[in-house]
Amino acid sequence: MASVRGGSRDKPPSIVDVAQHAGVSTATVSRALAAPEQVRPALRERVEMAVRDLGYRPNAAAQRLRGRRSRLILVVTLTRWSAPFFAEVLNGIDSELAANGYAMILGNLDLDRRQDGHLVDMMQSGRFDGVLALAGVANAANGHELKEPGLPLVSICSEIQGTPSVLTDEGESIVEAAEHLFGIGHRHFVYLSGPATNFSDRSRWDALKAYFEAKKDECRLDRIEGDFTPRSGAAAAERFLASLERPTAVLSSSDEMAIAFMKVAKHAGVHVPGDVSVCGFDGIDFADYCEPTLTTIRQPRFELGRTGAYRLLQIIAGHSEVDAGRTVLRNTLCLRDSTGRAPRHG
Amino acid sequence: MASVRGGSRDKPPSIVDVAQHAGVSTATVSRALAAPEQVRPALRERVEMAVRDLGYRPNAAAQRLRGRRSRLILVVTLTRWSAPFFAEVLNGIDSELAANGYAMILGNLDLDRRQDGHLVDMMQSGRFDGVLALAGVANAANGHELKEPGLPLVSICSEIQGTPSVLTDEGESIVEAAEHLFGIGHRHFVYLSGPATNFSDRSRWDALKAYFEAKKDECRLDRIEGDFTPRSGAAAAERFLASLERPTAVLSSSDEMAIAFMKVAKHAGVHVPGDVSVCGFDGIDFADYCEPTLTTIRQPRFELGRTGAYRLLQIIAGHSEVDAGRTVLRNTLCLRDSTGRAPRHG
DNA sequence: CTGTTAGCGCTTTCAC
DNA sequence: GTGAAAGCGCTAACAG
Repeated sequence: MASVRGGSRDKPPSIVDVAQHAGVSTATVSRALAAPEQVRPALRERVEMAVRDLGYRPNAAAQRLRGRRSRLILVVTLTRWSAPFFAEVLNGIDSELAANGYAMILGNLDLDRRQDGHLVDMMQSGRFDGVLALAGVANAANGHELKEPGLPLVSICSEIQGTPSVLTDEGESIVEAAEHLFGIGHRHFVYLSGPATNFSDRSRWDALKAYFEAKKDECRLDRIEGDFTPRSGAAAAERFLASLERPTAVLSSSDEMAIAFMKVAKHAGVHVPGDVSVCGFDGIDFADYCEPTLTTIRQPRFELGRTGAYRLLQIIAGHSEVDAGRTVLRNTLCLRDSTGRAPRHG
Repeated sequence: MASVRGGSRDKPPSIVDVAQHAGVSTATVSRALAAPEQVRPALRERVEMAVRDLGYRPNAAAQRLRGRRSRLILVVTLTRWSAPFFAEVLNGIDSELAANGYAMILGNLDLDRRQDGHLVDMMQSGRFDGVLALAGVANAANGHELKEPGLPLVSICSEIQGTPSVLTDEGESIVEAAEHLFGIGHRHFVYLSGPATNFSDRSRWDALKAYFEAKKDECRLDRIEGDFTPRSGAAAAERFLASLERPTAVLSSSDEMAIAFMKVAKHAGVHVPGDVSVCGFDGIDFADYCEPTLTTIRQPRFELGRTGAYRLLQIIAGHSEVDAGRTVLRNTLCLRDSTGRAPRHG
C-alpha cells in the first residue's frame, strides 16, 4: 500500500497521515519526533520512514497554538538604518539565532509615519518568542510601549529602562580618541553628532563634554548636529568651512558622516589630515577604502548582534530572568591616515 | 463588573474573554473584527470596546491554523550578502510588504555549510505565505528544492526555471558601458567577474563575450575571477599589476570590487583614470565617495525589492498565477571620474 | 512504551 | 443578525 510522496499537490500531509502510514497513533508520531528516546526503535523507524515517504513537516502554527515556542524573534529596526553598520549586527543576530533553531522577523519601524501601533500589534499577535530592539527604535517616547506586551526584550545599542541591553563603551572610546588627538597637539575640537534623541549620541556627547570640562581652559569643543548620514556629514562640512575659527580635529558620530565630511572638505582645498584631523565611529569596511583612510572607533558589530541574541535566548529559556543589566562590549580605536599632528597655529 | 485591563500579567486575553466581556458569542467577536458590516452597530461597538478594554489581539497562530494567511514572507538571502546592495533591496521588499500588512522573515542561507535542509524545513512548516529568493541563493543545484514545497516563489536578481523573477537588464547595460569605453578609445578590457555559478555574472559575461566577439579583431577581453567582495577586488588588482600587457579598461561586477581595485592600483602608482579606467556595477552610495568617484552601472535596488514583493503578493492573492515570466528593470550608466580616454598606446 | 482524548484560539458553516 | 458547534494540526495528560 505504501503510497509514495508524489502526486497530490493539494494539501501537505498532517500528523494523522503519518500515523496511518506508519500504523501508529498520532501521539507516537509526535513523540518519535520530539523525544525519540521514548519510543521503541522499531516503531521509531517506521515513523521516520513514513515521515520521509510523505515529506511530512510539523505545522508550526499548530505547534505554536498548542503552547510550543514559535522560534521566531522579532527584530525591530528603523526604516532608515545605516546599512554598513546594521547589516553586520543582523548577521550576528542571525548567526546566534540560527544556531539555536530560531529565525528572525525584520520589523522596520517607520518613525516618520508613527505607525507604532502596527508594531505593538505584531508583538501581541503571539507570533514571537521575543524581541530585539536595535539602536534608535527605543527612545524615551516608546520605550514603555515596547515593554508593554510583556515579551522578552533585549535592546542593542540603546537602553530601555529596566530592560537588558547590549552596548559598547562608546563614551570611554570617544574620549580615548579625543585624548589621542589632544596628545598630538589638537586643542580645538568639533563633534559631529547624531540625532539628539539617540541613545548612543547622548552617551558619546556626555562623555566628551565631561572630558573637556576638565580641560576647558586649554581646549574648545564645538558641536554640529547631524543624523549619521553622509548627507548630514556633507552639511556639517559646509558649516565647518564657513566658520571663522576652524577646529583642527573632527570627532564624527559615524563613519559615513566622516567620509562625506572629508570629501567636501577636500573639494574646498582643506587638507586631511594636514589642516584637519578626522575621526569616525563604527569601523565600517569602507573606512579603509576612502581617501585618506579613516581613523575610526571600531564597534564589534557582529558581536553586538550575537550577544544580544544570546541574551534574549537565555531569557526565553528561563535563565537569567532577573538580569536586566547591560552588557558592555569594548570598542577599538583604529588609527589610520585621516588623523595627524595639529597644524602649527590651530 | 467591567474589569479593566491591568493586573494579571499571566495570559493574554482570548476571543472567549472578549465575548464574555461584551456579552456576545465568539462568532460575533470574530465577525466584528473581520467583517464589521455583518454585525449590527450596537453589538459591534460593544465588541470594539471590549477589545480595547482587554487589550485583545487575535492569536496569529490560531488564525493561521484555521486556514488564514500567515502574512509572513520568507526572504532567503546568502550569509555573505553584500550589505550596500541588498540592504536597499530589503528596504524595497519591506516597504511593499508592510503596506499590505505582511512581514518578512530573513532566512540566511549558509552555502558553506550546505544546511539547505533547514531552509526547506522552514518552507514546509506552513509558517509562510510565500518566498522571495534573493540573488545567489538560487542556482542550478537547489532551484528545484526551492520550488518543491509548492509555496508561491519569486526570485530577485536570479532566475529559477519556471518561476517568476525580477531582474535588471544587466547584459545590455554592461555592454553599454563597454561601448562607451570603446568609444573613448579603449581596446583592451578586463572583466572582474563574480562567482561563475552566479546568475548575474553569467548574464553579464555572456553579453560581454557576445559584444566583443563581433570586435575580436580590434579588441581584447580578459577575465579575472572574483566574488563581488572588496577582498577579491584587491586580489584582482594584484593580478592586473602583474600582467605583462595591462588592460586599459576594467569592467567590474560590483562596486565593492571596483573600489578595492582602485585602491590597490593607486598604491602601486597606477593612475585612475589616466592609466586605467574603472567601471563598477550596482551604484552603491559609496561609489560617489571614493577617490576618484566611481563610474558605475546603477541598479534600481529599492525597485527590485519592491517589484519582487509586489509580484509575490499578486500570486498569493490569486492573480497572475500563470505569469511565470521575468520582469526586467532598467539600469543606468552613471559616468563619473574613474573613467576617461584610453592612454596613448594601450 | 503506546494509544485515547481533550483542548490550544480562532473561523466558519449551519441553524435559528 | 447572531449563536452553537465543529474542527484546523498538534501535544500532553492520562490510561492502559
